[in-house]
Amino acid sequence: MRERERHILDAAVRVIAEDGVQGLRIGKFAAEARVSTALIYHYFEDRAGVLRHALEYLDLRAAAHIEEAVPADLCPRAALDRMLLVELQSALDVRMHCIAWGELRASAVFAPELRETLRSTTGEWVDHVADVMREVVETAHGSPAPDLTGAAERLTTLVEGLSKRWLSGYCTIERTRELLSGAITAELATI
Amino acid sequence: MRERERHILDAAVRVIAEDGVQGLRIGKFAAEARVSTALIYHYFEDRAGVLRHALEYLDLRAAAHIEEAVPADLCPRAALDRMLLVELQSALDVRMHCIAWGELRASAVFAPELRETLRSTTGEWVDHVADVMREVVETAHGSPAPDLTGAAERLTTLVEGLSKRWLSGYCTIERTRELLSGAITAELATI
DNA sequence: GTCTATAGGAAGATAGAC
DNA sequence: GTCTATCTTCCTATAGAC
Repeated sequence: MRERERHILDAAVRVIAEDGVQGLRIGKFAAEARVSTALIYHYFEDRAGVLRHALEYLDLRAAAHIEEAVPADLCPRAALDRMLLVELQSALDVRMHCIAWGELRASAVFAPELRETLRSTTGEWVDHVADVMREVVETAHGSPAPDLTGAAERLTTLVEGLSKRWLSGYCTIERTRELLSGAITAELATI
Repeated sequence: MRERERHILDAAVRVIAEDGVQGLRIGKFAAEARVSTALIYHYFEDRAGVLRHALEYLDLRAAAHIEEAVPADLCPRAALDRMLLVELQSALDVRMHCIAWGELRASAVFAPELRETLRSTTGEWVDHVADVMREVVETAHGSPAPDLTGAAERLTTLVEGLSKRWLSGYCTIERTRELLSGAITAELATI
């Protein structure tokens, strides 16, 4: 991916974070990227192409984001907290990313063509969380853990739900993070 | 509310469930309600008015929905299950309601004017769930329960998150319900 | 209250010069 | 690759008759 393309896709993510996927207007997007609308159509075939590329770009950044936030030498319990809490931060770029991810999820309700991307990304995230949970449990108990997919699905789903409540003004970021921490503890306690 | 208005608002909910809040087109909405666009503007001032009324109507129906699903003589544990699982059903009208509610939540990220309605409805729902949880705990333990607001917030949030995953094709309705049941059990176990 | 017809404007997409 | 200018379509909202 060229520098220019990344610059344009960053603008797309900003506009989506401001107006939503359905609210993305090519004109506003082009202005945000400081290029003409014609150039947008030169890079991406049409409006759907813009969304497709923007959401794939988001996907790429999400993986990098998690790896960056979780150093390899962290103990499993701390790593679990980190990887789940990393999306729930008030910093502007994290917040933007979070809004855009929520929009991707919401769009897939009406746009089946997005579902496959979403399914694989979500699946990888769930598996990753389940792996770390297994490490936590086996480190603590010293015995093999049962299947943790369900617990990992609940926790990752809770992250998505909490992010929407936070972003829609229902609770503060501190409260949101506190609720998630409580859920992690509750899930681990029942294993 | 007159019969005619309810009929029109039902059409609005159907269209929102099909295309989303931002995807609602007055023309399609009018056609769905089998009236002219002019009549839409006669009943609701403008497009924003349509959304406002549709979402308030949704709100009204949600409360009725829960009361209907939870008979007064049900034991607290069963009532808790019912009131949380009631939105997660594949029946077409429930599914529609669920999509529209998700859209309301998602819209509030970009439309601050919707947040107050959303906040009060959510708050009432959380309080209701917390009350029933208290009954469950006090029936089982025989001693006063601690504050359960956090647990109720997590469970209701999980319902919202799970509904989005279900509706976006990530998991089946059976799996979704199973995950929620698991979470209810986990939350109760840690009290 | 309800309709038909349409004004007026926004937005997606393209043509063609540089 | 990048722009300006514009075409066309679609959509909100209104005018005015019944």
